[in-house]
Amino acid sequence: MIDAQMPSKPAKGWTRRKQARPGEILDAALKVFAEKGFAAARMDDIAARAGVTKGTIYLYFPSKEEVFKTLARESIGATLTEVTQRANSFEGSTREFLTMFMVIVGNLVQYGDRAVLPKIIIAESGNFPELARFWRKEVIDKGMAMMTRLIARGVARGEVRELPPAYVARLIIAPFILSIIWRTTFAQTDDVPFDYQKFLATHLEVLLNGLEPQGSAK
Amino acid sequence: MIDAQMPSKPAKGWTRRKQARPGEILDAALKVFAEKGFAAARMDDIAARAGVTKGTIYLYFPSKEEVFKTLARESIGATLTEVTQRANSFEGSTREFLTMFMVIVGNLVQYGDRAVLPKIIIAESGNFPELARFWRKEVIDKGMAMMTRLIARGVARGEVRELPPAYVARLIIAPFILSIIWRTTFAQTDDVPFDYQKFLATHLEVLLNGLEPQGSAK
Amino acid sequence: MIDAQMPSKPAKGWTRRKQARPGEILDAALKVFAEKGFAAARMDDIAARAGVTKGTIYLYFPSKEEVFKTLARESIGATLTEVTQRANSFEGSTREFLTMFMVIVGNLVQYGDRAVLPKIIIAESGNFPELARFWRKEVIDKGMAMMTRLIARGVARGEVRELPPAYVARLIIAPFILSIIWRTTFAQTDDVPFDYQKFLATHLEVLLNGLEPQGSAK
Amino acid sequence: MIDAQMPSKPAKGWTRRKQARPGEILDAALKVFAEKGFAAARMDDIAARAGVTKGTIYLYFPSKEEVFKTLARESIGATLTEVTQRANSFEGSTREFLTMFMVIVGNLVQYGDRAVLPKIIIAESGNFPELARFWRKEVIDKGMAMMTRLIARGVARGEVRELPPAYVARLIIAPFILSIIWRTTFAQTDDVPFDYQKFLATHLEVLLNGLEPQGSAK
DNA sequence: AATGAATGAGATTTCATTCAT
DNA sequence: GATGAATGAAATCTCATTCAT
Repeated sequence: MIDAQMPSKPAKGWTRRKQARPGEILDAALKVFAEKGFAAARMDDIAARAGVTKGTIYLYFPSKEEVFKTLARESIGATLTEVTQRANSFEGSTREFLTMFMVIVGNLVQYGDRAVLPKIIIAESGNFPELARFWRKEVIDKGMAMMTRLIARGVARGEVRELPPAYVARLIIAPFILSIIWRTTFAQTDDVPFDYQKFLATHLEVLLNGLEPQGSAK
Repeated sequence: MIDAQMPSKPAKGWTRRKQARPGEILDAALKVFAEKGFAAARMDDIAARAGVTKGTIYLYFPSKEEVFKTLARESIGATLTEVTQRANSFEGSTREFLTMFMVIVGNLVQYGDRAVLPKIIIAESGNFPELARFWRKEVIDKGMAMMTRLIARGVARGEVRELPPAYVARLIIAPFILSIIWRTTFAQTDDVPFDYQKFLATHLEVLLNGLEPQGSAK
Repeated sequence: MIDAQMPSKPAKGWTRRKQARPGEILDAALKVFAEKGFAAARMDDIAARAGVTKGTIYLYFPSKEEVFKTLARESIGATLTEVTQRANSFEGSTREFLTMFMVIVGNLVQYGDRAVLPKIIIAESGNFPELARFWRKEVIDKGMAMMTRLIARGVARGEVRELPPAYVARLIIAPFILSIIWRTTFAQTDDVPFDYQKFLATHLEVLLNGLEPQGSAK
Repeated sequence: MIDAQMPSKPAKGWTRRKQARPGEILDAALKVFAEKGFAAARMDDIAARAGVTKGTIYLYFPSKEEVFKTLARESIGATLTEVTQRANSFEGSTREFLTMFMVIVGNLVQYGDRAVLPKIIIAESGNFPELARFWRKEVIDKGMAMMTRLIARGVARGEVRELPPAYVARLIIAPFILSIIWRTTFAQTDDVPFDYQKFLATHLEVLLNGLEPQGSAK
């Protein structure tokens, strides 16, 4: 469910229902937009999946575009903030951090319902440049800054080989992007299911090894 | 230019034009579809960019969908085949291969006009599942098989650490995917331009180091 | 009004409207198709005549073709069935039957709104061969069978001269066809209006006389 | 072939060809219009059937509409004039005339390539009211006048029963119309082929008998 | 608050017509 | 004279949006 819409006080009966509506609609929209893209998604599709009728959506959102933008803007907030905060307050070694990161983010990538969002943003960046900018600023830049800081600290501490931290940060992220794309695009065509755990474990091993400072003992 | 459209005979006047038209249209379509996605792309947009009018497209393609499918199907052929063949006949060390691969594919990713295709496929896989299957089979599986084979050989030769080759193959590819996404989605919002060379150089260093067999001398 | 559309339950408000809509649309379509033919009829024309807009038609019919086919298939049912049943249960003399037939069918031809249907079918048989087959089977063959049976009985009873009943049946029908064509094609160019009653009275007289067995007294 | 287009002097080589072109196009158009109607007929269809390309038609006719009108106006001329003249100079009995008429017109109906014209006129009268008027005046009224005159003479001579000659004329024509409609609309769905000869023979017998003056000996 | 019938702008597609070759 | 590539007006059809119930 979409976080921003979580009613703070769990009202009951159809009042609860009423308050939950926008969230239900956004949940439905997330799936439909991920599957078809913005233009090909029909309000009827979204409505049907949310268990309401087309008209109802307009009680909560002024337009299809606004549903889309709300979705793209609001539904990563909580997760990102949480992960970033955890990372920023992390005091252990780079190795420990990366190990933890693989597990946490790996889970989000594999099971999280918001993992389809990047695909949506990628697909629609041409039609909604302001969204691309928003994501760039609010999600990517923030995430990158956090990761870059950690790598830079690792380098400073002598835990990580001398490499440009910003690009190392992207190297760390890249396999997660690939996993998301795989899950949202090709997973259904798999004969043997893709093993995200194994993939990320391999990623971790290569990474830890690869980042190890030159000349350090094995 | 689209490979399949190379006219075998020079021909003159509008005969030459006629032979070139499908290719021109596909070139235009590639850009428009990459920018807007299938549904939001208007035939008028494609026509305008190809320097013709709407009606002309229908002289060469029966429908918008067919333009799209032709594009998705035909326009990776040559490049992929070439890269794969080069790779398969490569006899040097894994390290040499990877170094070469970074340069060649890095250039395609950074400057090639067909680099937008993966984005198109990702965005439209929901609406054209048969295309997703086609790409899976013809592009991804073939590329993966080639890379997996090379890594496996590296392991056998003792050049590469014992790791599952299929997943290592994906690790090698992931930063290229990220680069393509960056180029087609966020590059225009960059203040400091993204340095693909530097990124891939970092990738290469981490990779070579990370894949080095355990216990080997540094 | 189209028979199949009679709403079984009265219902109220726009529910009543909704039930009536398909019938209203078909009524409008009948007139437009009769006037312009299938290809030249515009959905806007039909919509305007039905008092709705283009889009509304698509709430009830998936395509222009389907409007046309529904029309051609459904809107003779009731009338034909009724006439056929009356004819089949008729016990009087052939002379009495023919007299009655002239009056009843003459009225349909002259005043009925479904009289334009044959013209539509004739005009579009080339574009909708399946409709020609449908009409052949469901309307013409049934009507012919009924009439042929009656004439054959007349022959058997000695009321009708020895002639091939199937062709006599067509002779009986021919002037009705001519009347329909006249009404739908040339009537507006008449200075002196065509007198259908008089025409069919003449038909009846020639027919009764012409069918009289040879050598019977006058 | 269309009569008006017959070149008066049989030129030879491609000059002959050039002169024959309009006629060939009209012949092709006749068939296509009969099959599909005006709106659904494509210039490409007509061109293909005439063995030329679309552009060529425009060398001889300014528009599709003009092809159609030329066709509808010019291609009954000769036949009608001939039949009418023969009829007007006919001096024999009404019975003899009708017998002859059945044979001559029956042949045209059954085998003539211009028999499809009435169907075309019927189908397009709504879209080309001026054509309906033209046909009404030039074809129907002339034919009717001729026939009516003959019947009136028959009545005056005591060969025909006292009946309104104009309506008797139509009774005579009606089965021919039905035959034409059958041939152009339903003939291809026939299991047992329709026997036009037998039908018209039956028509003749009923007619001759039915028109016989009351009280005349059998 | 919710519905769903109705609207109409906007897209794809067709094809008569033009015109350079 | 003939061609056929190109055009663009006009039609069908879709679907976001409105609004009476």
